[in-house]
Amino acid sequence: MPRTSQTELAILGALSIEPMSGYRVRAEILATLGHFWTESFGQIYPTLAKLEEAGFVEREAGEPFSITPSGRRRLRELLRTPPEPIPPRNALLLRLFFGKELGPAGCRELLDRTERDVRAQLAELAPIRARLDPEDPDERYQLVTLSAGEHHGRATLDWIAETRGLLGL
Amino acid sequence: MPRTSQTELAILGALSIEPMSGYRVRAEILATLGHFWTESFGQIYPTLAKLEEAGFVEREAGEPFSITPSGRRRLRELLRTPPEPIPPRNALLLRLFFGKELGPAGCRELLDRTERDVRAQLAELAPIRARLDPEDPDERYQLVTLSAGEHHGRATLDWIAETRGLLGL
DNA sequence: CTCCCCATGTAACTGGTTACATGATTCA
DNA sequence: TGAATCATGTAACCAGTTACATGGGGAG
Repeated sequence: MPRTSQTELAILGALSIEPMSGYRVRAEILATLGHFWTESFGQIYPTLAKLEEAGFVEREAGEPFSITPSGRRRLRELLRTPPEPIPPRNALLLRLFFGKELGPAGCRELLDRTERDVRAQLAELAPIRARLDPEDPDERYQLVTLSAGEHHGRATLDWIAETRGLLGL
Repeated sequence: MPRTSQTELAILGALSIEPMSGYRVRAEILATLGHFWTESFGQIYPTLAKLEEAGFVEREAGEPFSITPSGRRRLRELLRTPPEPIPPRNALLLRLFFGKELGPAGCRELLDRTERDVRAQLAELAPIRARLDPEDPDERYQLVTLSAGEHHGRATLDWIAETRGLLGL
């Protein structure tokens, strides 16, 4: 079962909101989906060309890319494909698992660093949440993805505290 | 900054516990690190050959691979390299973010499926936890990685409940 | 005039997976 | 004898990143 690219989905999704250039697609993804998704130019432009050839997006000369009706159908189709779970690869846990070799100081540094990173990420999320209106139906979807980040961040902090206790750090 | 392979680290880590064949390295990783790490044969054998050439592992004819002193030094060195954060790619959130296009039924199914998956994963973790002895210093590291999985699983369940409420599903 | 941002793209590389081929050993 | 498991490996493929090249347009 070959792993299928999700870039198509991300790009069509972005264009479903409004027409934009490839450059802006990337900027929007970075700004809006940044805490759970990334795309690089090396992926975006070839995919955009593929989508154009397939008739899912189009571009009038000098205009930004826009999604076509068939592109919107394609988007809905992709949205309904079940998210294939990516084989997990957690570099932090891989190191901590070999904590005996790493030593207490290394473990402690690993936890400290992670805590810093998570707190920084939560700090980035807070102002975004503050700007979102929970009553606006259009913004609710962004709110729930944001909330997922917060839940996982807090879970990581809980786990770090617990782990420090367990390892006596 | 080229993304560096962590396969070396995983393999040296496995061999730091006891000598074993490439086949068993894979089996052990699957059984023990399975909930946060994966390795495929297509990665393991070439990496093992590379490690052998570099003198980090060795193999007497007919014997399993074993880690050398310089391999153990290498392992500690790799353990101390800070875990480079993988660009996040959460296929579930990507779909949910475009929930307006996906529709309520699609969102609901997405959440249901995720809940099922997470519960299944937690159910796999429970018996492992039951077998671990929190007093054994050697098993504490496994315990904390296991606990990380539990924390994140529970966080996901919390988030799902919250999200159902928010989206009225 | 220069710097920065917008914009489009490509080439080289790499980490990783899947599928296939092959054979030894064990066990019912 | 035949199936399952242990074992080693390779070839094809793929998604994705990084780095580079190129140029227009606006701001200072």
